[in-house]
Amino acid sequence: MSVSSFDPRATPTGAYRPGRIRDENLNTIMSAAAAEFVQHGYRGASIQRIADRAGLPKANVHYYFPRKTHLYQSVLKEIVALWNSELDELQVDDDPAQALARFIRSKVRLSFLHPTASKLFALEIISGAPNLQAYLSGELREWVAARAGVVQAWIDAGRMRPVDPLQLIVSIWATTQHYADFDEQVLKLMGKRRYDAAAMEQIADFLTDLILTGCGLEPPVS
Amino acid sequence: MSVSSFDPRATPTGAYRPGRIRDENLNTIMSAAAAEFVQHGYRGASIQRIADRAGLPKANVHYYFPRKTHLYQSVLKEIVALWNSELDELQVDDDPAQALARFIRSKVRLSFLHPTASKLFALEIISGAPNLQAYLSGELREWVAARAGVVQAWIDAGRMRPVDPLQLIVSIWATTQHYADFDEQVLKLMGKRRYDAAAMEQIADFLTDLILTGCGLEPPVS
DNA sequence: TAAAAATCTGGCCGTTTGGTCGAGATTTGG
DNA sequence: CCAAATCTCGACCAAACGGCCAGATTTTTA
Repeated sequence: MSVSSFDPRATPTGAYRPGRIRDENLNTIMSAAAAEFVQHGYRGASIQRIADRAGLPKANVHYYFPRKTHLYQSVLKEIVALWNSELDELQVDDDPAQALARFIRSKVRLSFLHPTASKLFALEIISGAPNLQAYLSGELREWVAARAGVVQAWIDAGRMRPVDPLQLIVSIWATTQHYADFDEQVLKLMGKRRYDAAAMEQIADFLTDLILTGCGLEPPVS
Repeated sequence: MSVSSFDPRATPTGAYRPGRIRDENLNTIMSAAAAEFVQHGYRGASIQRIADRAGLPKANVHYYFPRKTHLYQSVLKEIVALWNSELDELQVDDDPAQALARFIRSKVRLSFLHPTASKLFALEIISGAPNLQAYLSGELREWVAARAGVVQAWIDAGRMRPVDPLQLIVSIWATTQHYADFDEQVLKLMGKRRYDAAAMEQIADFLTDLILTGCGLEPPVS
C-alpha cells in the first residue's frame, strides 16, 4: 500500500515538492479504506470511520475521492496491480518441480505479506465481484490459461503426472489464499496469535510437499 | 435453510397449527437475510432490503427479529449447525484412502449444495470473526484436533506418508470451500455459467486424486 | 513577494438507516 | 362462536449516511 520507492520528484533534502502531500494523503487514505472495507464491506464501510482511521476530517477524504466508489475501485485496482506484478512465472523450459515450488512459495509470501489486500480481493469475489467482472473474464483468465498451458506442456512431455492443469492452479490459489484470508481461523487452530517466520516456512514447506507429491514430483530440498 | 422435515405438529391434512406461520416466516426471512448478508456484509445489509427479498413489510421482519444482531446470529448459528451435522467422520479403524476420499467428497457436496451458507461463514471469518471467536477456539478447534489425531494415528501406523495432519485438514477445508466461495471466479476460469453435476464430479475427483496422491495413498476408483 | 494553485475543513443537505409504536386483521384453543 | 394469542404493517423517530460547498489556509510558481 506504499507508493513506488522511486519517485523522480524526490529531493535529497526531503524538501517540499509538488505532489508530495497528495501522494502521502492518497496512501494514508487508501490504507485506512482497505482496512475499513475488509472489516465492513463496501456498503458497510463509512467514510467517517475511514477518515478517523486516517486521522483526517471527513471532508478531506472527499477532497481526494469525491465518491465512495472511486475510493473503493482505486484500492481494488492497486491490489490487482500488486498481484499481477509480484507473482512468479511458470516457463515451459523450467524444471516442473523447481518452478512449481517457486510459484507456491511466491504466492505464500505474497499472501502473508499483504493479508489485507488478499482479504479485500476475496471479499469482492464472494460478494459477487460486481467490480471485477471484466478482470475475471479478461486478464485473469488469460493469466491462468497461460500457466495451465505450461503445466499441460509438462504433462505432454511426460515430465509430471497427468492432473487437470486448471484445477491445479486453482488449488494452489485456494490453499495459499486461505492462510491469509482465514488467518483468524487457522491461527486459532494452530494455537498461535500471529504468523511468525517459522510458521510461514512450515506452511510453505507443507504445501510444496503435498502438491508436488500429488503431481508425482520430487519436492526440491529448500 | 429449511426447517427439519420432521415436525411433531405436522398434520396429514395440512390444516392450521400453532407455529406454522412462524416457522414459515422464520425460514423465509433467514434465507433472505443470508443472501443479503453475503452480498453486503453485516453492516451493509439493510433490513428494508431483507424484507423486500422476503416479500414482507420491514416491521414484520422486526416482529420476528427485534434487532439486526439477533437475525445475523441466528443465520450464523444455523450454518454452524449444518456444518457440524453433515460432515463425514474419520475413524482410526477406517482405511485411510477410503476415509479421506469420503471426507473430501462430503465436504465438496456440502459446499456445492449450500454455497450461500459457505460464503457467509467465509465472510464472517475474513472480517475478523467478531461473532465466532468462541466457536473457533472451542468446538471447531476440538473437531479439527480429533480429525488430526486420526490422521496422526494412521501415520504412526505407517498407513500413509507423514504429512502435517493439521495442515492437511486445513488444506482440504481450503480447497473444497474455495469452489463454493469463489464460484464467481472459478466458473469464469472454467468457462461455465454454473456448476453442473459433471463439474462437481470432476472437481471432487481431482481433489481426491491430488490430495490422496500427495499423502502417498492410492485413490480408490469411484 | 505577489499571484496562482492546491489543500483543508466546519457546517449543511437530502436520504437511508435500525428500531418503535399501536391499531387492526387473522388464527388459535376452548 | 368467542376471547386470547398471534401476526400484519403504515407511520414515525433520532442517528448516521454520502456528498456538497465556500471560505480559510498552505504550498508552489514566477
